[in-house]
Amino acid sequence: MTGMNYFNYIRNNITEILNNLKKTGCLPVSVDIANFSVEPARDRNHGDIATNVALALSKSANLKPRDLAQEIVACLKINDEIESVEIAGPGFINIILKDIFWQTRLVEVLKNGNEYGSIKKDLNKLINIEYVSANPTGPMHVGHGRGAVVGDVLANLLGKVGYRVTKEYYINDAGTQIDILTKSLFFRYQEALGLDVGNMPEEYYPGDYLAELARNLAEKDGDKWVQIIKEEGYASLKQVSIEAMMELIRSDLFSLGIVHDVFVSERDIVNNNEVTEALETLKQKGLVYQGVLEPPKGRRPDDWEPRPQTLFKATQFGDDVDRPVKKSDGSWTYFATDMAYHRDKFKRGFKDMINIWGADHSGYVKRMKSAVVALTDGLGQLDVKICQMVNLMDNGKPLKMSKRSGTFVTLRDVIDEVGKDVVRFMMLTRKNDAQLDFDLVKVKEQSRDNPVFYVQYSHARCCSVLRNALDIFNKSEIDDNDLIKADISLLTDSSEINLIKIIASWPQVVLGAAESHEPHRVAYYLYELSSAFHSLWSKGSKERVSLRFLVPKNRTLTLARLAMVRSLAITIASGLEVMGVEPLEEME
RNA sequence: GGCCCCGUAGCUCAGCUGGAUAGAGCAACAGAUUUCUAAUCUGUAGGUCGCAGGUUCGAAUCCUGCCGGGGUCACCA
Repeated sequence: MTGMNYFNYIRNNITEILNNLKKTGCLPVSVDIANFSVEPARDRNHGDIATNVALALSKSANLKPRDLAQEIVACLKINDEIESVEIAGPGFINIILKDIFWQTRLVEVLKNGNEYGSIKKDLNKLINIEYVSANPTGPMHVGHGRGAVVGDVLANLLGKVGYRVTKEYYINDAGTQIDILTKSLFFRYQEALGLDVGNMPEEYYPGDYLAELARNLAEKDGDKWVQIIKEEGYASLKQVSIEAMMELIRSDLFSLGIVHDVFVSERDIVNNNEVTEALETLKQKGLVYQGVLEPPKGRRPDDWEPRPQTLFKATQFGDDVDRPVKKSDGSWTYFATDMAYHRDKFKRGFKDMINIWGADHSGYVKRMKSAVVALTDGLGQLDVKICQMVNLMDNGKPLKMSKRSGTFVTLRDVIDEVGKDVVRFMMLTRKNDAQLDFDLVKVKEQSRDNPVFYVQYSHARCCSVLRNALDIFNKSEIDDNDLIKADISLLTDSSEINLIKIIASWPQVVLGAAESHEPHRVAYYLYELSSAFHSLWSKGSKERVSLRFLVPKNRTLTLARLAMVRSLAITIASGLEVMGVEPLEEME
């Protein structure tokens, strides 16, 4: 890893001590020493690091927690990077590291630049992340945008911690919605040709984007599609409309800075017989049968009737009911093709899969997970992240949206209004499973309660200091290689050490966010980091002028502080890079 | 009615997979501006972590049951 994960460092230290204690007989050999935590102390006053190792192991070691802690503490004191160790409460061990330990972290940052916090690629760690997968029936809306950002940033995070990531988009191009899309397009096309087709049927897609596409088609091809459809049906026009819609979506995604590696078509899955194969696999396992489902309890749909169906035994894997795989007209259900699709992912070598879905799909999670377990004999691992709704607001008031009334705000509208970076950052200011308010006015405010601005501003301030440093130094005296050699032991003020500690925790934040699949943690981390910096800045600007970064009379001290400021800028930029947000060097 | 998510300060939300006295921002109140960009900072006040049980050395966190809000519910995708 580029940059030390200091919790792991201490953990390894303790593990070593425990093994030694086993050798000397202080600790029974049978004790499992894997399960204990090494974490930041909740209260800073308790120290930099706290571990519950003595509490966690006392029972199986048959020792009192504080006695065991005593033994461990005695050994920890030998580590000369540790300032002090003490036992607290029922048996916690609190560790304070020496300033020089923290100061040295800056060297790591400067050495690694934007790679700070990254872990070397492990070619065997494959992971597939499927996100967006919006139906190709129109432009993306803001809800899609959230899933897009969450997925994309999670992909970046996983890449940063060493995974070989494949970013994937599943094109739902096989269902009835596409038929409606095609008919809607044909309707508009006939209109564009000046033919009298009456009013548009209720179920058709009314959007302007289709009318526009139809006009282009009429201009380019004349009336040739009327003939084609009469003779051959909708197949080739369907192809045209899917391609056009995907182009629209790709361009929406591109304006958010998102480019998928792989697009998989549902029709290809069906045409390649993969659904049949997947179902055959399940049949052989005895997981498919003909049966009649109970009606949904409580609220029975009007048109419900008992009907024999081909069912997958999802209940055997924790789902609530068994799930149909065939429609009454004999074609596959969406679930059936989706099963085949996930089997396809697994066959391509992905044991680890992540799907990012919208809130409206939450009822679908259990069956999909069941299917993955069934199809891969439990070897495949699927995690589904559900993104809750985005409530668009206009200065505190909810924005009423309706496709029909034309007040519908697309993702593209929002990006045009506030910019890609703001959209990306804001989408991560809540955890994915909580609803998110997106206020078009507030995100443009330049104040502390706008996190995008607040973080950008701290980066700009760093850059400002480095620019002003050119009054004291030549450019060639303060590049990163020079700053590495600065006497960082001069950074001793508690505000400085505090800032450095937060900088030093970036590698853990990256790893934690990646492993728990929680990209929002990056946004919160950057906010905290920025706050520590603004605080130090203000201290220097008035209370104690001695804390200013630039001290013209003391070049050595200034260099040390520049090393810190530069490290901070690198860390913020590195975090923003993960989020896909451009760091600003100057703000007006 | 079943399932999924949410419920933490007046408001908007964090809480690092079970740790110690539960944290930020906004709003309120009191301060700091001849600046390395005050677009910022410092302080005060504010809580029965929805309710009730359970698990254990220890629960906002895990389990069960309620209450409230949102989403979803065979042959749509």
